[in-house]
Amino acid sequence: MAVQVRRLMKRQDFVDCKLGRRVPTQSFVIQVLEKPEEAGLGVGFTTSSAAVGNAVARNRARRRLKAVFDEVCRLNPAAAGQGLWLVIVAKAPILKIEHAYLLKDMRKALAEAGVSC
RNA sequence: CCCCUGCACGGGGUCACCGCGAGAGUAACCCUCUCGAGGAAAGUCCGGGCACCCCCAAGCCACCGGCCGGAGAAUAUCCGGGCUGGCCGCUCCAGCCAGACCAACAGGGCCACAGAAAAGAACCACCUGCGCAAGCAGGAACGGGUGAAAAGGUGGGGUAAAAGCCCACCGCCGCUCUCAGCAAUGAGACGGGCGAGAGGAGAUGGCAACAUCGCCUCGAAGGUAACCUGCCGGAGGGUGCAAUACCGAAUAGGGACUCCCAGCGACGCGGCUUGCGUCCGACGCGGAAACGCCGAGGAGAGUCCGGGUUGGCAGCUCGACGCCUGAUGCAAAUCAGCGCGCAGAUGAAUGGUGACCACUCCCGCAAGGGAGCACAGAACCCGGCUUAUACGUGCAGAGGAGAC
RNA sequence: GCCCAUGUAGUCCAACGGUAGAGACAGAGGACUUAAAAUCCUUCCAGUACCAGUUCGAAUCUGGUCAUGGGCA
Repeated sequence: MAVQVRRLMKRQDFVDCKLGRRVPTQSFVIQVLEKPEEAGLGVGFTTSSAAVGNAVARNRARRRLKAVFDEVCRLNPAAAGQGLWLVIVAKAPILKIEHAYLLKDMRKALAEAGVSC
C-alpha cells in the first residue's frame, strides 16, 4: 500500500518543524515533527540561497530532492508511515553528489525518521 | 595564419523508464490528447498599458528633458544628418568609436594653494612730475614671476613710457548679405572690434515716476549651469497586481434590539416608577491659561447587522504580440496578407535517471579512454536601456596626401 | 514580486568641491604600580565599495555596477 503524502504549504508549518528531531546526512537534513492528527505524511523542501546558490541551483536542488523522495517513498508501494511532518533542507554539496548516493541516504534517513520503505 | 579586444547572430539533439503543472475531451474520477522558461526571464534604470486614491478651472511651486529632422503609445528609446572629441606626434581627407551637445552680455554664487591681482587687475621692473634721498602722486597690461586659468598672435607705426591706440596679415567673436540645406549647419563676401553698462549736460513727450532721441567722457570681455538660475519644450499628481473587485468560516472585538441583574450626589417635574429636565461631576478632547466641548452602570444570555483575518475566486494572459511574405522608405518604421506560433505557477509546475550522438580540450601511433559543455529560472503585461555570457560563425581593429 | 536606504582605519562614526581625510574605542610602545586595572603621553592603522564622466581639482556632483540593510500581505 502506498503512503498518502501532502505538500506542506504554510510558513508556520516549516517553523514548527524546526523544533523537531533532526536527521542529518551528507547532502541534506530532515527535520521530523510528530503530528498525530496527520493521516499520512506532510513533506516540505527548503533550499536556501545561502546554502545552495542562485535561483537555478536552488531549483535544481529542490527538484533532485523531490525526485529522490518520490522514488524512495511517495511512489514506492512498500513504503509505510503516518503522523509525521518532514522538512528536507538542502545542504551545499547536494549538486555534486550522484543520484545513487542520494537514494541511499534518503532510504537511511527516512528509516531513521520513522518511515519504513 | 594565430592570439587578444569590441560588436552582431546562434547559443545542443535523439531515445527509453519514472514523475510534475495547466487546458481540452467529461458534470466529476480514472484515462487519453495537447502545451509547458530566456536573450538576457537578471538589475529595477527609464517609458507606457491596466487598477485604485487625490485633484478634477487655470496658474504658481515642484518634476523631467535640452544640436536638427524623422519614427513611435511614450521615453534618459530608435533611425538619419550636423557639430565636437578620441583612435593620432602637426594639418587635411576618408574610416571606426564616443558624446547629459541651449544660454556665462538676465542676475547671483564659487574659483583652494600660489600670486600684486581670479575679474571693473599695478608687486617688481618701465615712464612723467615733485623731492637731496627715502618716498609720494599719476601714466601704462610690453616684460618678469605665480597658477588649472592672467584679458588675441606676428610685424610695423606710434609714445615720456606704453597699449588693437592705429595699420597689414592671421586667429577668434558677433551682426548683415549671398549660396546650399526642411533644419542643425556649412561655404563665401562685406563692414566692424563698435555695442552692454556707468556718469554728465541737453532736446522732445509726460502732472510725475519715467520714456525716446542724438552728443560728450569713462569703458567690461577667463572658467563653472552634472552650483543656483534664465530660456525653450513636456506631462494632471500619487501608489503600485502584495493595485483592485467579489465570496467568506472559527476565535476575538464593534454596533443595534430584547431579556436579566444592579439601581448610586443634589434639586425640580411627576399619582408612582428603572421616566424626564437642571446643577455638580471622574476619565477624555481643544487651549499657554482663563475657559470651552463631550458626558456615566454591567459581569451575563439571545437575535440581528456591518467591519475584517486565514483561505478561496477574479484580475491572469491573444497583446501598441512575435515570425514569414509583399509594398513604401537611405533607415528607424509603417501598411497589407491573415500563412504560422502563443507558459500561467502561487512553499510556486516546466523535472529525475540512464544510454547514444554532436561540439571543445587532454592522453594515445591507433583502437580507445578521461574531462568539459556558458550566463542564468517566468510571477500582471508590453517597449527600451544596462549588466552577465563557455563555445561556434561573421565583421572591425585600418588607410591616403602634405609639412617637419 | 514591488518600494526604499546605506557603503570612509580592525569597530563605531565626522568631514562647504580645495593640502586627500577629524574624533572615539581597539592595537603597539612608554610613564605610573611590587604587579595589574584605571589614568597620562606617544605611535600605528584609510586612500573613502568598484568603474566611468563633469571639473583646474571629486569622499562630496552625475551615471552605471556590486554588496549590505529595511519596508509592503
